[in-house]
Amino acid sequence: MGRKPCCLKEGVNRGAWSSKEDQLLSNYINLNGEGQWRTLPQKAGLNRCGKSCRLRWMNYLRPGIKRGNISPDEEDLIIRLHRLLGNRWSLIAGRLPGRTDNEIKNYWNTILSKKLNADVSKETSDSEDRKSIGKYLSAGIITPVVPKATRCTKIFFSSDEVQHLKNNQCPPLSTPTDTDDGLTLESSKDNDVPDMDNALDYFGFSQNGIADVFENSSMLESDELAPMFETKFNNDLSSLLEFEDDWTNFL
DNA sequence: AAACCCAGCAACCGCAGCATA
DNA sequence: GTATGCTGCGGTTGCTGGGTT
Repeated sequence: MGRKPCCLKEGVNRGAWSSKEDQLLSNYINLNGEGQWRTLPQKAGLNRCGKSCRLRWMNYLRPGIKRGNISPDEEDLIIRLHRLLGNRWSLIAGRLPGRTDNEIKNYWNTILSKKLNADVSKETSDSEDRKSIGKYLSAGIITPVVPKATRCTKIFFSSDEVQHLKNNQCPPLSTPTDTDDGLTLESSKDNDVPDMDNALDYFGFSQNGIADVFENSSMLESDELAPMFETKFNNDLSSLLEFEDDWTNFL
């Protein structure tokens, strides 16, 4: 028996949302809160698929959504985070208050990828400077093997990598073996493992996004992080993101 | 003025992770 | 341990409006 489709496709409104539909959705969520997307359309009196309602709310109707006018600071952060995280749009969006993953994805695909491609073609005429590998990566000139994006809940450092990190050195490329008893860090509510929602948080990023990062660099300090990465990561966002070049140069 | 092109963006689709029975 | 349902994510599609021919 196959999985039930999220909605019957026949007779369900598709395409652009009308202002009346927006109003119905907003009113319902303001009264009853988010969630229960599958049953929400019926309860709200909408002839829409639940997924469509969720998308409309998340990307358009939700309070605090910023639309358009991406600032140079935001653009710079998007580029840097993309270099670190790849196409993890929701993670990137999580660092940009008011921005949605869909908007950032669209902005990247339509604006930034072209801009970066233009930069790279200028640079490639000069030299094959190894330091600009990050830009080549960002522009897609070099394509690393990136698995389909999934939620990052666990990081494994091989014992060799841990040793390098303790010495404030970038770890070498290595493939951990099954028997390697290195260090596994995973997302958990328990106290016996680092409390982080994803890998990026482990590196001390603020959940509150770009504004706090720029205005309060001290929040980049991390109790769990300090013993291992103290000199490299205890400064501020810019130094952390500068350091990312060292990592990409190992690719 | 009409036809065409294209960039930007909203929305859709399929898949994977997680929770729960 | 397995099946099922819900939710969230990223890739992709297709509509729309502005610019060009």
